[in-house]
Amino acid sequence: MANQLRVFPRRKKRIMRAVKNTRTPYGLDIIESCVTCPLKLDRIFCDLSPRALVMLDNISSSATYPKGAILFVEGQEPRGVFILCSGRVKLTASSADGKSLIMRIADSGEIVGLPGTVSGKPYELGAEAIEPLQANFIPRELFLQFLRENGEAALKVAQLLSEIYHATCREVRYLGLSGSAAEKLARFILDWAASHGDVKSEGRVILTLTHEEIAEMIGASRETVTRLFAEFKRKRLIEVRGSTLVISNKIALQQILKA
Amino acid sequence: MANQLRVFPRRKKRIMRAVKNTRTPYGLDIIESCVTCPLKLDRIFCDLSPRALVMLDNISSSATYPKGAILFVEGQEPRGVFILCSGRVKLTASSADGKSLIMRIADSGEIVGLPGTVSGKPYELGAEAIEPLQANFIPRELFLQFLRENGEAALKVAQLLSEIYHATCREVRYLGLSGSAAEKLARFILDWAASHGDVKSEGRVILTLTHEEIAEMIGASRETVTRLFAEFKRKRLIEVRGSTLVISNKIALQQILKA
DNA sequence: TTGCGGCTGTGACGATGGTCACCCTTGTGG
DNA sequence: CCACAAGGGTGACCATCGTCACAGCCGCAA
Repeated sequence: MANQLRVFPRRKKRIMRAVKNTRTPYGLDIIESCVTCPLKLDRIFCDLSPRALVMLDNISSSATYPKGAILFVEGQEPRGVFILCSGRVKLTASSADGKSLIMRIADSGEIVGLPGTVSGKPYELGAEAIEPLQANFIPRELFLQFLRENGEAALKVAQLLSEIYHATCREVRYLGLSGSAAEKLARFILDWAASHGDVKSEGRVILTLTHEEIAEMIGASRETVTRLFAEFKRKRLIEVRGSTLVISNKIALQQILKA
Repeated sequence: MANQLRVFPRRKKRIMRAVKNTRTPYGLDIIESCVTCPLKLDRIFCDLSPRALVMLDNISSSATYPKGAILFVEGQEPRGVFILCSGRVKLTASSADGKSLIMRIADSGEIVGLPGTVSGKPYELGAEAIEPLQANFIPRELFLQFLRENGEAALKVAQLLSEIYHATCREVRYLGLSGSAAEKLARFILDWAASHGDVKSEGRVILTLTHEEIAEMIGASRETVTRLFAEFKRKRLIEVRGSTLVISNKIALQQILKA
C-alpha cells in the first residue's frame, strides 16, 4: 500500500558523479535519469569495481511505470533487463485459454528479465507492475557487452540466475509435490513469512496480495483460497487483520506440509 | 536401451594433448581420465579460447557410474558440476512423503548441478543416472576459480543457466497451466518430439521412459499415464511400437492443448 | 445518495484423477 | 526351468477441487 520511495542519502554522492554521463536515452519510456532512485544497482552488483559500477550506470536509464504497467509480455523478443528501484513486479506464465500463473514476485532491488536477456530466447514470462514502479532499464546489447567486458559481473549474473532458478524450483514444489490445496497454501504462507517477515515482530507479515493472486501463485482457484483461509482461521492457525497476517500456530502449519 | 558410447574420433587428438596434464584426482569416484569419452566440454564451452579449454580440462576429472547411481541428493551442499559425456541423468525434486517429480532430464553433453554450484546454496534437486553414465566432474572451488579468471566462460555459464531456467519454466507449464492430464501428456509428447525428434523421420521418436517416469514428469499418476496412452492410441493420435513412438496425428494432439 | 467495480465469502454439483487391488507380460538371474 | 522383479493394463471407488451462481462489502466517483 504505502509505496514510499526510500532514499539512501549516503549513496547519492557516489551516484551523482557517475550519473553525469548518463545522457543516452534508449526508448520512449525513459522519463528521468536515476537520481532520486536509491539505485540498488550497487546492491546487486555491490562487489564490482567502481569502474564497472560507473559503466553499468552509464548504460542504464531510469523510468517510472504506473501500477498495472506491462514491462514485457511472454514470448516477446528480449529487449533488456529491468532493475527494480521501488515497487514490485509479478512474473506470470499464461496459457492460451487465459489462465495465468504467478511464478515469482520480484521485490525492489531485484532484477527482472535476466534469463531472457542473457539467453536471447523470448521472455518465458510476462512482467507486470503490481505497484507504481521505478526501475532502471538496460538494453540487451549494451548489457551483454558490459558482461563481456566485465568477467566479475558475468559471474555475479550467473549467481543471480541461480537464485532465480532456486525460487522457480520452490514454485514447482507448490504445483507438483503437494497433495492438497491446503498443503500448498500452508507452504505459501510459511514461505512468504520467511522471505517477507519483519524481523522483530515474529510471525507477523504484511500480505499485499489478493486471494486471486495467491490462487495464481499456488495453482488453485480463488474460491479454494478463500475457503482455506477461512478454515485456517477457524482452526486458529492464522489471524488476518486487514492486510496483516499473523501466524498463530506455526507448528501446526508446518505439520500440514508433512502430512 | 541400447546405450552405446558414441565417440567422435576427430575430437580425440585435440583432447589427448590437453588431457596429459589431467592427473589430479579429487575424490573416490574418479576412475579414469577422460580419454575414451567424447569430452563434450568443448561443445558446451566451444567458443572459449584454447587456453581456457585446457584449464577447464585440467580441473575436470572423469568417472563412470552405473545405472541408478546417485550423483547428488537434494539439499546436499554443492560439491561441483558434472558434465555428461554419455548417458542421461534425471533431476528430481522429492517431497517428504516420498513422491518425486522429474524436473529435467539432462542428455549427454549437458551440464548438471550448475545452479547449486554457482550459488553455493544446497542442490535444489537430486540427480540420478538413468543409464550407465560417463561424466566429467569439476569441484566447486576450482570451477568458481576458473570462472573468476575466465570472463567469457562465466558469461557462457550464465547462458547455460538461462537455458536450464527456460526448461524449468516449461515444466511449470505442465504442472500449473494444464487443465487435464490429457493436456499435460499431449504437451509432453510434443515437447519430447521437438527436442529428441529424429530429423529425417518426421514424427518418430524414441521414448526411453517408463510410464512411471512420464507420470513423474507431468505430475500425474502412473495409472493415468497408462490410461491416456491407451486413449491416444485408440483415437489414432499416436502409435507405439516398442520404445518407438509415432505421432500419427500431430494436429489433433496440438488441439488438445488449446482446448 | 446511488451505482459501479473489485474483492471476499459460501453453497451445490459434478468431473477429474488419485488410490487400491489385481492380473498379465517380459526379461533376468540363479 | 522357475522365481522374481519391473513394467504395463484395467476396473471400482470416492475425495478433492474447479466451476457456476449469487450475495455481501468496501471504496470511490458521479
